[in-house]
Amino acid sequence: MSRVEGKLPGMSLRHALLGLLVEHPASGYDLLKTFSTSLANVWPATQSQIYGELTKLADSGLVVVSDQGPRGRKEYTLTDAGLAELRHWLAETEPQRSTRSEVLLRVFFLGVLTPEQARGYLESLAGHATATHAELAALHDAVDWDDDNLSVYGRIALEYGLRFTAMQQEWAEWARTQVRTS
Amino acid sequence: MSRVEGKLPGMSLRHALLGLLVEHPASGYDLLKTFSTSLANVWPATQSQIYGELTKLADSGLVVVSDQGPRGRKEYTLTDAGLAELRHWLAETEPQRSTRSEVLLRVFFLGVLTPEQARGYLESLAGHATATHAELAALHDAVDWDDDNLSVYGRIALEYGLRFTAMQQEWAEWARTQVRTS
DNA sequence: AACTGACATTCCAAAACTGACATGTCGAAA
DNA sequence: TTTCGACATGTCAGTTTTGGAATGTCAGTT
Repeated sequence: MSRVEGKLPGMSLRHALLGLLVEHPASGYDLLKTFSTSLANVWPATQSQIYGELTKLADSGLVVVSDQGPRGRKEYTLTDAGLAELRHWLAETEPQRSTRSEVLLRVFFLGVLTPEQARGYLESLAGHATATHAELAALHDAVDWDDDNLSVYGRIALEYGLRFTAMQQEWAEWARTQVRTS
Repeated sequence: MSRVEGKLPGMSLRHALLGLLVEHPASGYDLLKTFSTSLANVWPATQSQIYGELTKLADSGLVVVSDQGPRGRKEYTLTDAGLAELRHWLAETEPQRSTRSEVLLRVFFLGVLTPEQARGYLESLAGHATATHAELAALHDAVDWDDDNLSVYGRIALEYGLRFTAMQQEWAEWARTQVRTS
């Protein structure tokens, strides 16, 4: 009788950290900055979460403190066990596909507002989507993409953002026309 | 000096329940079914969460138990205070725009897998998107849409799902071509 | 020499969420 | 009449997530 491994949900932060450490060792502070920039729109994480998870990761041997720097800085390096765990997560576990969208949830209830207010909400959505799209486009132009792994998959992820925000903007503008005037 | 109202994050479940009760009174069991069907892809919630929140909502006077049915069934009705709170949330608070996507997070780290595995992941993503799109399209055809609020905004939300899954499928197929062979 | 801002970590309270477990009722079919 | 599935709610321990407080170091400027 095989013992099925219990499904641990929400292990994503853990694996995000392992994934970032694949490229090169980094401190909690370094990782925090990565989370607040490139991963901000994919998997936001706070400082307390990151430092806490790093400690757990070190306890379970998936990373090690490979160096100590100036201000109590601890540099973490991925171990073989950590890389194996990351591969296992990517190749052998199913992603959580459902995401919650507060933006969309609100749409369901727009009927309790006046049509003016509802259109205002949808317009503001379109505006935010346009702005985000522009930011991503600027980022796309600023980065010089070569063909290493980081570049290939970074570009793929960015393209997702571009397509997503474009879709959102078009949808919000269409939706606005569906709300009857006054 | 104006005292800024503290930002209360994650009040969404609360407002989702209020929103559903706008249409007609319902029991926890009824709401649970709604969450596992029409809201499943927008704001998933578990039974314990729903019953717990309903009790809190009743305690704070945003809903009342308007009827008791057969099996201890309690029917909740929205109060004026509840409707006011819902309108406040919709019209005067900013939605949390960032969502986390485990699917996209994994894309960032696909470089640690073989190109075959990476392409497999993207193919599976495209397949899921296609399947979900078909489900939503079937749902769209099955419902008869009149022009009340529920229909207008329900259709808008469904259209979002349709566009989103279409975009995801196209993106995943494009992404697959970007991963170099072997 | 004092100041400032970026660097860097630890700890904590509270809220939200998950995944059970526990309990029981009612209607219909076998 | 027993059984079964749908109805219906309550509770709880454990984990995740949030948001912030507390603490301190180092480098460069004033």
